[in-house]
Amino acid sequence: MKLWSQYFIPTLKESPADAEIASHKLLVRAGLVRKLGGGLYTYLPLGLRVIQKLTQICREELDAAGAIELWMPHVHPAENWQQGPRWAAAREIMFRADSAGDGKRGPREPEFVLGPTHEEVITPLVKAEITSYRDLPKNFYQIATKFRNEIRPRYGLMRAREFIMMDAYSFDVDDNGAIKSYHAMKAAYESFFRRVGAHTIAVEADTGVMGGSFSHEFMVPAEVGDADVIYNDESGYAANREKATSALVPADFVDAAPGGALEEFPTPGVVTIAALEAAPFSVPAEKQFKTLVYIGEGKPFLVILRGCDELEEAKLGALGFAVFRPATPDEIEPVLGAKPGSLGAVKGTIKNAAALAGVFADQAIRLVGDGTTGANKDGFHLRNVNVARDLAVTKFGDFRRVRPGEPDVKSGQPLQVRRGIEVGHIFILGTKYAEKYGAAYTDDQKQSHLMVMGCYGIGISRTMQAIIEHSHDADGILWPWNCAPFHVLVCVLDPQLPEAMEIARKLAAAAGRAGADVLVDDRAERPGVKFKDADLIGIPLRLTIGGKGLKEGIVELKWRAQKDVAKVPLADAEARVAAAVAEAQA
RNA sequence: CGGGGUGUAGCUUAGCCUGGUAGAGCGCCUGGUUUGGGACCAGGAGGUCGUAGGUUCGAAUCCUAUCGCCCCGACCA
Repeated sequence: MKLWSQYFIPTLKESPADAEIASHKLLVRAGLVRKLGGGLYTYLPLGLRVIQKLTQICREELDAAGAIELWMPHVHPAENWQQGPRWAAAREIMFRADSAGDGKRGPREPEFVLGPTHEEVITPLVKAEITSYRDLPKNFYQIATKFRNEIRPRYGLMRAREFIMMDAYSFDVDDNGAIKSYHAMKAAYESFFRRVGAHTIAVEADTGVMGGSFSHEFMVPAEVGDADVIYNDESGYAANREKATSALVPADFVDAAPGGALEEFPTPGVVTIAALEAAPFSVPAEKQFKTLVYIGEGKPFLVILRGCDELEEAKLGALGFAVFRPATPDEIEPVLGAKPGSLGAVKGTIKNAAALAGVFADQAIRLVGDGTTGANKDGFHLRNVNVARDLAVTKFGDFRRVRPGEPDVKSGQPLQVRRGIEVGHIFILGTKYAEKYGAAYTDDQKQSHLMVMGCYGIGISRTMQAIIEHSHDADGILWPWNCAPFHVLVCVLDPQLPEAMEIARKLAAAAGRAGADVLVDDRAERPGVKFKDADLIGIPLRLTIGGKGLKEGIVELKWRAQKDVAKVPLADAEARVAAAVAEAQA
């Protein structure tokens, strides 16, 4: 039991100017957090209590799933990362953790970095400590602070530079073992999110090395989410926009036969899809090819899409380049022979085809049949470009961004889109890290094999905010019972009356015995202030004890989420409170 | 990092365009009246106007630079 007057809950009437969304405003107004700097927050006592509830439930679920808790350093030798597969890609978002020095030394490679995640630490550990199949599988986790120098911290805890995350890493003898570990974690996640009252949906995400459906993100639907979920309720299909596909090209689709010979025609000044759509050319975007040039690990490659489609850049990850970026016009011209706006991938028109690392085409271009594309000659395009006959495609794939309304791959029903907050992610990593760090084991035939890894994350602090985002009203937060900072608020309107405080203590004790965490508002404030604060901080069950009620011999019992107030005779109050707590816990 | 904003008391802000004594509300302190949904009266404390240069007789206000913060884009739990 805590007395409000002796605790620390700095509530605010007004929202801070830098808070944009409801959950961010409420985090600050309800006295859960305070900002230190961009993306850096102090967890005040109330906020910390919520975090502790979440971590405890998370721990229970993971332990039940067979995962083992440990604790790793957050200052990592940069060397660990330099040995790993993603130093080049990850260093941008990593904090360096060297001596602050005197600022006089010039730039140099960092000696230490702050951990944004821990594959680079856990894998060498497991390599050193586990060498036999007898010691596998293992799944290690920690619940700890993570550091990412976010390019743009945003929305309070939603995207912070320092945040609290559960991260787990599974090690198995083979793919089947990894899949088993994966499903155990998926079940643990579902149980965790259900228990804490976060209504998540599991959506398919980028699967990386394994393919299939071995990556899921857990999303809390919310307008302010920063990820798009493409879904169809009937078929149950749900995928991150970066991953989502549609049945745009029927499985039995047969490419059209060439309709005519290639023909070059002048298009002075035409450098956009839209300009080619307009008169006098009047080529619909669906009949155009869009040719994009990227640089992957130093080498240029082409991506071809329909003129009407957008590239989903994340899908280029499937091509296997560690780092890639759009090419600049200066880089494009020497390779293709023209400036952007007149580019194409037709055989024989590419100035220096040998320089290309590949020509990757979205499968939807097959629908185009005979289309129009740049001639790799400024001011000229080609028509009657037939995919099969004229394009030198290295590999077809799925590179376009899905649009709502397209047919679902499962049911053919139209896809829909909604926004969500990503609060968890599970992923089978394969042997990518095991290979780099030499994490191998010996099987019962004395053969050595690489371990197959999985990694799993839950954004604990983000989950706290996501819960607020979908569980609040105009007056404040509505905490789900299991993650509420306190379960019961005993609101004493006349704390100067010894009788009132005595009853408050009695009821608080009764609630406590029933298993509730109790906060007693004993402040010498006016009732209005107390009620407003009570609604703001959102404790699920409120008991009100006031001079008026005491004269009638009653106390009031009110659920934060409901309007009605129950008047309970003093004699029954302890039993009623205990029953209410028991009911809420069930 | 690109684009757009913004910085005035613990919080929310007016004043800036058109240079001339820094204002309000909330919160805080004192006293009084109040007391079931953010009370009222009286008094009070609290501000290098983000920072550094510049223009000017004079700068919160105009100019330059710089830093912080917020929003839009690429990244992620």
